[in-house]
Amino acid sequence: MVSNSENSPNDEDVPHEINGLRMTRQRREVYKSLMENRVHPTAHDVFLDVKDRLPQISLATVYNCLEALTQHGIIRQVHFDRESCRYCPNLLEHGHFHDQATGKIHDITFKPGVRLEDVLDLPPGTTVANIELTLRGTIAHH
Amino acid sequence: MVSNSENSPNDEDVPHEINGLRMTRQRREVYKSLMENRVHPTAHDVFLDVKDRLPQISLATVYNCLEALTQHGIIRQVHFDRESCRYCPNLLEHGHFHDQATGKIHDITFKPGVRLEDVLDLPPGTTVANIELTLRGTIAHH
DNA sequence: ATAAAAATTAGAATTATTCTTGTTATTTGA
DNA sequence: TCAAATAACAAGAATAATTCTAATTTTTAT
Repeated sequence: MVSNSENSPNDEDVPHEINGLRMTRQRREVYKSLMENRVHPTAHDVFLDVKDRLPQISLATVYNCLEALTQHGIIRQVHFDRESCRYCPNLLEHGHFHDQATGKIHDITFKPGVRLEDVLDLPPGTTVANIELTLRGTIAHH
Repeated sequence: MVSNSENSPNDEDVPHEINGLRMTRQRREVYKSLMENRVHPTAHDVFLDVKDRLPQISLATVYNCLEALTQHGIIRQVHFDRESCRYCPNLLEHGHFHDQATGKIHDITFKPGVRLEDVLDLPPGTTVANIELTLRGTIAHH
């Protein structure tokens, strides 16, 4: 069993707590993995990556960490149809474009000054907790 | 085994072919179910509904029909996180609002004159094949 | 009418995710 | 500081939506 006891000094680049969520060794590595490879990985992708540093981590723990980070508003889930969930540490309001040719996912921002809720016809009294905007298509390279 | 042979006259309210897709008895009933109960049902919901009229229909067939209708641009899929796929016969550009209090799903339109692609900062050369906009939240009733 | 193609059915298989149980780590407070 | 309580973790089983397979039925084309 691998030591999970004291945080080592070089973990100091992620604080001990974010948004009230205790940053354990596993959560820290999961979060760092997302921050460092901004490729919208699946839970399994994160699992494989983090395993290099915490060889004993389980996939269930990666799911737990991703869920905890999501619940505390530290990261976001991204969905394309019913494919595996992907995760994104970019908290700014944005959408995602799935390039059908390359499989890559790009963050899509709004034109300056545009807020999505301003262009939608929402029923009166609506409080929006969460927005997800996903597009699919291709990008022509001249 | 139930007769699947000749279409009866009262099936005439849906044409024999839509967008190049042959309207078989099963596809017709699946499509009619979606058109008549615009509640964004899951495949299983549709299965239960259509079963009243075609008692021998299988869930796999409902999935096949929904997929065929989707591929031919006759209906659309709607996704909320990784919940069961839902289906929508409204082909106008619109989003979906999931009311977390009631569980109901409402179509969300854009304010007049707004086209989603106009307010997004898309990379040059982008061709968008498909857009999905899903929101979650609550609606306050005064 | 017959052969070929397409659609359907039932049930098995797949797969992402969640759950359960036992263990380990961390926090609390005497 | 130490013991109890709480939280997090690991491993593998369970779940559930969807897809696949193989056999049958229906439709189309000849």
